[in-house]
Amino acid sequence: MPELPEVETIVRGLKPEITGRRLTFVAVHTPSVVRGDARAVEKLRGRTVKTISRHGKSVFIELVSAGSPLATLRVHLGMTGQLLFETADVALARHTHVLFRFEGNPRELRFRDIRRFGCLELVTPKTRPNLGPDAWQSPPEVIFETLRGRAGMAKAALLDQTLLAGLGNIYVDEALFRSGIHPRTPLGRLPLPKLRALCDAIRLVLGESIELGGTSFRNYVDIEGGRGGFKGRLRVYGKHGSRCRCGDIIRRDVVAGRGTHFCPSCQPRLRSPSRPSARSTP
DNA sequence: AGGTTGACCTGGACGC
DNA sequence: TGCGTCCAGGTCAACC
Repeated sequence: MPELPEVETIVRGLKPEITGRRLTFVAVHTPSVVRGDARAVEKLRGRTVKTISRHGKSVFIELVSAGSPLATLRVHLGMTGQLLFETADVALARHTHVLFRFEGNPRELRFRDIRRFGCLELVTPKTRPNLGPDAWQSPPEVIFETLRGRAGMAKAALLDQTLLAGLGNIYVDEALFRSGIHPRTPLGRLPLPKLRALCDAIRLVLGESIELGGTSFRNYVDIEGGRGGFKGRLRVYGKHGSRCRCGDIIRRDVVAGRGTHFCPSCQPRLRSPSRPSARSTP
């Protein structure tokens, strides 16, 4: 599942391949993967890639054309989306939905998505999705202030892209484990040092994963079809039933509607708010 | 308003 | 072998 580190890896791979190049060919084979008018995407032909960037799990490709306003193509990979560079003679893999060719680049860019949760979309500043600050590129202080005092369970809040953009199920579970926070803890009740530890853990897991080219749990591959190396560093995600380093057994519960992996010993529930004890000093 | 559930979609795992 | 069922989860909508 492409989350922030996987999308970052893809964007880093795409930058030298397409930046400054003119789009010579666009073919949408599956119009339903395009939000809005699929023909508008095909009409990008002739434009030149000015920039390619990432915000959260979204890829943004800005294309310019003399005398026309800037066009911004947003690509979201959903759960099984892939952006692959292949020479045109390589047979199209099943579930390949959109093709792009660029002047001076012998390979073509293919958008493939088995489950079609991903999408392409032309966006304007007004129709850009409402995303919170990027979980990797934002200064730690911004992330701290973003999460501070928020209502709702930690798991749900960290998955909320309008709050903080980029984390998905894998990295939320890993960051909560590394900071010793139970997924059901209300964010607003975290002691500030604990919240600080959570922010540090988010940076730690994202940085480590980006360095290793992301996590290939099921379908994720980079633009060359290569797999990410972070899977071996996972400590709780997908490890329910096996033993944590502390000796306890890692559990899997459904929290905020998602499979959630945690160690009950390393991530204890917060005690109920202290209230006067009936049995205190006589 | 926080929380849960279902829909979307397909492949893979599992049980009979 | 082959069929039915369930599960995975990013995001959105509908509901309690």
